[in-house]
Amino acid sequence: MSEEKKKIVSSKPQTRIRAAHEKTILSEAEIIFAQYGYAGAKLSQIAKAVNISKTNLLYYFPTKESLYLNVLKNIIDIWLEKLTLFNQVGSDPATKIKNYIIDKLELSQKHPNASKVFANEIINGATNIGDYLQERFSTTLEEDVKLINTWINEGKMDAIDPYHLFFMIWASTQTYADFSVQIQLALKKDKLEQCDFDNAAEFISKVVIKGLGISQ
Amino acid sequence: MSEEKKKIVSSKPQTRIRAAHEKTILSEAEIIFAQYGYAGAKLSQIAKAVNISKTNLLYYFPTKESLYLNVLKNIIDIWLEKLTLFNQVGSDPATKIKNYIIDKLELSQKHPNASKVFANEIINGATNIGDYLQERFSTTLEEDVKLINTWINEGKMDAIDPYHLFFMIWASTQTYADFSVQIQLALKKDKLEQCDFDNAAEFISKVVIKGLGISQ
DNA sequence: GTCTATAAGGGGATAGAC
DNA sequence: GTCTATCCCCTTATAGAC
Repeated sequence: MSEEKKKIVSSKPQTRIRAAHEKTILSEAEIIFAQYGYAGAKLSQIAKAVNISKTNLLYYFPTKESLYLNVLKNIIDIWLEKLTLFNQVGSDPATKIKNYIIDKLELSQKHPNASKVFANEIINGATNIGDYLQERFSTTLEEDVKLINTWINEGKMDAIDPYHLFFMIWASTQTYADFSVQIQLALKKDKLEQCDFDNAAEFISKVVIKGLGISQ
Repeated sequence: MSEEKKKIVSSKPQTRIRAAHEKTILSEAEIIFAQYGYAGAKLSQIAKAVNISKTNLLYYFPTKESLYLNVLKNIIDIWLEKLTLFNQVGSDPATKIKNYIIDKLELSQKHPNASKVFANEIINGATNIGDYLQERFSTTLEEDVKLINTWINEGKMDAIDPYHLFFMIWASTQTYADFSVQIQLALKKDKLEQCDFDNAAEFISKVVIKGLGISQ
């Protein structure tokens, strides 16, 4: 018997029609949850976006909460693949940090709704996800903090508090997804373009690397 | 006839009991809206927090939307008082930028719920506040951008894109309010303390100022 | 296995009592 | 001026039809 990854929806047998429906439902649900948060999102909205009846939606995901948790789980999995400095390509601090920033910004650009769902969840107190977050996030963060401290001890960068460094990088990159509306207002654009993300990557990595006293 | 500031609730005459109720209602509403966003917040929750009936609440604020707009207006007024680099004390770039960052962080510390309501509003598309924001925010931002460009032309700092600088500062400071739960998880604390905000101010201003090539 | 008619409850708002 | 009994709609969820 093969050890399969536990899925929250695992109990139901997977038919072709179920697999197809679940995929589109999760995709549309992410958009709605991103815009309205958990409480504000309505199953009727999601059902309408998928073009099925509200009650039919509840056949595939028996409760609103189960749907939400599955959306959230998808997001965290995408996140954790990239959210590590330690496994970033490169050997020197400058390269690793720059690639880390570029990867995080790419997530903001390609998965803005995922970022917004996550933001909503954290703002409202991470009630649904706290434990899962603690478990999976903390370990990779601690590893990355250690790496920064190694670099500090080796004299490769200034002695700063690694935690606040990560808070700054997370915030500065996620803002291009979560607060895109404000950024669009400021830049007087209807939509953020590739060049905006390129400029952001350039700016953030320059300021962070130089600000940390890392020689390139 | 004196020119009074237009208030959204202006139409009703102010009695003592109304003034007192409105104050506590706005205060509690801010907390609830911060946690659940507009759609997610329930008038019944807010009424319960104020210890009045839901219908009585609707006497003081005739609609949910009117209540929300008043909460939001309070917040923006607090914001705009401080959110200007131009009017910051100090004459040299380093001092002005450092004080700007300290002030923004102080807002995150003292008005975390205001910050969260604002964050929710922006994430869900700024549908209620877009015009007001454009009007009041844009002017001060443009002024601040000009100031940065002056400093660049005077050779006081590296030639960077001023807009992305402000996005970074806003994000890095607001994250201590909006994402406080995530930060608490990372720091393994139940509550952020004064020293955490001091460390944040120290870190952010150091990295930004040094990263911009500003000599101190 | 897939989908829908119907239920049960809570949402914001109003008309009218004090 | 202040407060409440009542309304109507829309929410999630279930029991049962195909």
